[in-house]
Amino acid sequence: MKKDKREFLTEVELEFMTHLWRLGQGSVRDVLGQLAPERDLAYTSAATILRILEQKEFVTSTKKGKTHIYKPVLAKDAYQSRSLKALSEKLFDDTPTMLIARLVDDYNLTEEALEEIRALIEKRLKNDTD
Amino acid sequence: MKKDKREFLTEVELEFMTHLWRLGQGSVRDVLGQLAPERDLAYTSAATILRILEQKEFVTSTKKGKTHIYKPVLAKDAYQSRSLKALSEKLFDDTPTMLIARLVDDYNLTEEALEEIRALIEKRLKNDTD
DNA sequence: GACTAAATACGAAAGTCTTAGTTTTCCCAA
DNA sequence: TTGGGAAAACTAAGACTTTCGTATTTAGTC
Repeated sequence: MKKDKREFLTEVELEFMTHLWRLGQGSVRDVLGQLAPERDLAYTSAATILRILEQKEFVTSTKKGKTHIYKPVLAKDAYQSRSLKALSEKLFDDTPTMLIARLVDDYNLTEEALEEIRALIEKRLKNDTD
Repeated sequence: MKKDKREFLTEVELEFMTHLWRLGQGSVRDVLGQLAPERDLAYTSAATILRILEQKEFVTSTKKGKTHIYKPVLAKDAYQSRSLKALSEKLFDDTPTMLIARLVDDYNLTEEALEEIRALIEKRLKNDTD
């Protein structure tokens, strides 16, 4: 018996989902067309990956003529949240402050970026009574 | 021919590294002792995992008496950075601001936590001329 | 120097992931 | 209606991960 629910995408699955998120939806050929030319993946491989994504319920498909059109079930936002949560838990003791500290230390953020983040924090501080 | 360098830890490898990072170093039995009682992993399994970590050069070992003592090669900080960088690139278009925005939205950070982050940002803004 | 208990080394088995070849299905045009 | 071609379904091979059993080595001890 195979589990068809997995919480996280594999490397290749994420690659495909990224294209589907951008496109909104697409056929095997659509996604294949989005890959870099040097990727050079066989059509059948792409089809297999999308079939697996459907089996794992990350996408659904509808038939349009004889071709499947695949559509994400999970929004990119939601997957970002899920991934961040996991990383935070596994590697930062579920303490987002530590995570942000590391990020700010590592990236040489521009002044604009820093201001943007500050604005974001301040907006949160104002709405803290929610 | 097996590649012995891998950039990221697998699930179980991360579990073990987390304990080694906390302990500083340790033998098979030391790490095994750190696992939750319900984990119930055979001694040989733990030994195998540590051997693999050594093969992948995430740890080194020295002999103390007849037992190996394992020690992280890669600091936790460095691995945090590496992981965050990867996540940011793969899922946030390498735009840390987006990542932080998502994080701040998802977690209901306390006022203290938010202040802490703001302080951190402001410190960065001051040192921007580095 | 031989013995014993503990530790290590080896390797196998089951499951997953990635890739792609082969077979089957099915739309549609002549 | 039928045959050609495109798409989907099936299958498989090879690599990696996780787990553990068995065999071998080794550090001390008598």
